[in-house]
Amino acid sequence: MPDHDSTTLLSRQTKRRRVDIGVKRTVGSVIFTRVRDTLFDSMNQSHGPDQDGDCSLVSRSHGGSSGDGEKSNVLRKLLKRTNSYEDAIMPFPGVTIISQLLKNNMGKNGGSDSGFQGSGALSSGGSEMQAEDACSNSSRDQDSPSDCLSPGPPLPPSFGRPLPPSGLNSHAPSQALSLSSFDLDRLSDEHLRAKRARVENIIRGMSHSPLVRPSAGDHNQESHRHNESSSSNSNSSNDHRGDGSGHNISNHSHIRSDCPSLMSSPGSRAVVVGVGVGAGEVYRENKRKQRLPQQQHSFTQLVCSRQEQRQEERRQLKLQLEDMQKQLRQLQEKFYQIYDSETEEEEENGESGEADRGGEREEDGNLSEDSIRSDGLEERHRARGRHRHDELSELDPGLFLDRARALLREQAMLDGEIEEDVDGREEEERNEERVMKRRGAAAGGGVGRGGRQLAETLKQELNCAVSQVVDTVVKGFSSPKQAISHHHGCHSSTPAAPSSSSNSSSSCPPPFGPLPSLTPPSRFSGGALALTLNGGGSPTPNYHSSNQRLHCFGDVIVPSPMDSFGGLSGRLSGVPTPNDQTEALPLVVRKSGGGGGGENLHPSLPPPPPPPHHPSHHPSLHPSPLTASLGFSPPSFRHPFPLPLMGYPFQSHLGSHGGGGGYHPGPKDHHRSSPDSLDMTRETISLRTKMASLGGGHLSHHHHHHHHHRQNSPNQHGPEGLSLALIKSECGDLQDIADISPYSGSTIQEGLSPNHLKKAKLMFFYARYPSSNMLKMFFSDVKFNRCITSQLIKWFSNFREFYYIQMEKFARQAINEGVTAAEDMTVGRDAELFRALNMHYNKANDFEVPERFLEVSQVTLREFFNAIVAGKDADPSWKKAIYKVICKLDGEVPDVFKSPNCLQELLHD
DNA sequence: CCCAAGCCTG
DNA sequence: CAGGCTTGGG
Repeated sequence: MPDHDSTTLLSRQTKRRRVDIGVKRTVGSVIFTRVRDTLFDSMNQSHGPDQDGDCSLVSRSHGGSSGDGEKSNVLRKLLKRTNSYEDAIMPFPGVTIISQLLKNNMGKNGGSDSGFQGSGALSSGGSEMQAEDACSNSSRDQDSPSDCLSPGPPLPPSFGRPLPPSGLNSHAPSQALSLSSFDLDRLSDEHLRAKRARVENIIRGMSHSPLVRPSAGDHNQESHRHNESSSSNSNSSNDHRGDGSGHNISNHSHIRSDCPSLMSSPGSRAVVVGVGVGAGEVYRENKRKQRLPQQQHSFTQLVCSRQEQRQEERRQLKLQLEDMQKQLRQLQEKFYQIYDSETEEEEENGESGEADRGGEREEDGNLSEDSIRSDGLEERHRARGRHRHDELSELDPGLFLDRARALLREQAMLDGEIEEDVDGREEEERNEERVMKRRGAAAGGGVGRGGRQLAETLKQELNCAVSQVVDTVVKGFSSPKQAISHHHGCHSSTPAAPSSSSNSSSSCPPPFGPLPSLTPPSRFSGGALALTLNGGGSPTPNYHSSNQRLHCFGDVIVPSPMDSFGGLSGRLSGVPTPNDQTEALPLVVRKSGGGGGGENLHPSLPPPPPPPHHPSHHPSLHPSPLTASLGFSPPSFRHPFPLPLMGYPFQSHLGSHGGGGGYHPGPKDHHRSSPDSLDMTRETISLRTKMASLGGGHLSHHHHHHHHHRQNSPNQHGPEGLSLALIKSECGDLQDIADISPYSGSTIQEGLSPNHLKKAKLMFFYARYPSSNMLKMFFSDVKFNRCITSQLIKWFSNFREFYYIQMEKFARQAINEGVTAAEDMTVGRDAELFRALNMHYNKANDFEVPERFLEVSQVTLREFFNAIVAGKDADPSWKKAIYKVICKLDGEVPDVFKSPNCLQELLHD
């Protein structure tokens, strides 16, 4: 009984006071933290040092648990991708590959990991949502954390069949192969076809197994997907069990793979398995494990065949890659050749810059040499590749593309069409760029006549080639639906995006998804942008794609105003529309006509500027929602993450990071199903996600150049913040919100920063009793939920508290000093009272306190004085009368405060 | 019952 | 400044 009582009480309290909730949760928080640490440790261990903190869930889970070993060594070598890369690729072939191609170089430069996460997240999106639901359900049934961890497969009904909706899931190897083969076809090579045929045969042979479908022949995505899922599963699980074993398993794994980000278990395979199974059927982990071996036995043959197939596929892929590389090289060489000739011309003409080019030229010379004889190109390429192994030898698709890109760009430069639109991609192709730039410079100077023509021709050729390649690849990877016919513009980047976005958006509710989302943009941005170059030159396409991808978590990452406001704010907290009178306007009696009372009482005081309290500004109108959205990722609950979490750095020019941290699995994500129960899984995952986001994922801030809204800097909050957020996430009935918008939690800023506090204090000079609507309007860069609202209200409550305390204090002091008439008291800027107040609300004294505030202060002081003199202070609630008076004196807060950047503006004035 | 305000405390 | 607790309005 006692327990029961306590529990009841607890819950009751929780319900009653959202504020209080935090406390209760605190206990849990510790636990969570521990868990988190543990998980992290395990994750780190499993993943190894090589992971640069980007913690892609995907990579972890795969890398750690699935030995990978044989998996795709070939592929890996071919692609020269990092471990994480490799791992990641499996789950989301389409996206991954493309991205790989596009940004392979990026990886070399270091930030590649994040990209995968992103893709993972994206792809996982759809399933995640389901998974989460399932998880919640399952969690109830089963206490075991593992169950929880695994976002159980949501689709009990569709158990045995592939989920069409989640189109994302295409699993790598097979699909990649098929795709690549496709490319090859297009690209030419007959021998490849032959190989492909073989593969197809194999696949057909395998088709016996329910899972395996003869997809190889047709390039139908769906069929591929199925195959992939099975194959990928087996790969990841390291045991090449036949897929035929069970639809169940395959499906599960499929799902799981889709949402690696969600549950990337720290690498324990058991966990992974559990995850996959966990959902619908409530299968037990153990059972599953047992089952696996059996399956293996029965399908040994199948497995073998599969392996063989895979190898074949790898070979094919390899061949394809080589092919593509060759082509690219050819183009490149042609290009070089042209330019070399041009350069020579220049030199001949006595152009300057010879010294610089000297080194370059040699290299170029080599290239051109090779290029001249296309026949021997392949050989030469290889040889050369070895020399410059870092790039070419590896058959790095990304490099390939990059080069092509560079070439194109150069071309564009020649034509004078190019600009520096390609942000952030510079790094990717440093080497190339250097050369290119020099060339470009040189060429630019001397080009002119014939060179122009050549350039034109070359440009066209390059464009076509590149576009073709890209298209092919993209096509292969993207689902058939999203017919990718971007041939024209060479906007190859776009194609991929839609697919992911559509998928993710449709069904993805990745509670934890948000994190991964961060990466995708970055990853794509790099590649996408680069490709875009020649097309229109404007990064826009890329951006869009990113947005689309992120769509799912869009709120979080994508700084699009629409998302921020319309999507989340609107729904969640209700945008401060004029009508939105959600909150109680307690003292704030905005009496419409009856200002009389107040005026009468204080004739001396100029009638408060008609308190147009409800400016009815829509946040959406807000100038820079983007900024706002980018900012914080702090937890929204007031208790836990008060100041510490808040990223001070409005101004931190984290530039690149700008969007990065932004996500949080907001509180809503969790506890919707199990508020009280410790949802280890979710918590953990969220934490991980958050961590990951913190560590690695950054948007590919294409924009960082232009938007310097440095309002918020997310990444400030350390893990602590995260944990806190998770813990306290409960905060009231956010569940509802969560249900509405799963990832919403991560939207705009989820927390109030010190700067917000400062702003609030300054606002206090104008309004002592701001309505919550007003607060919403003026803190439009914050995602308003109850907690935030409460916190803001609390802030003002505290401000008032201090204010009134001072008033009373000085009133009494005056009385003690013998003041007899309230009118004798005045409050000027030099008054003690004012200084005290200014000290608290405007400590730095960098803000000019409005005159109005002095007046109000004076009125307040006199009110207190009179009340005290009248002996009203005997009444316990004697102050309330004063409050009522004062609340009417609120003035209008300048619109400047509505800007997220108002602090800067205000303080600089 | 929910919510906001207010008071008190740390 | 935030948490806890209480009160009062809706």
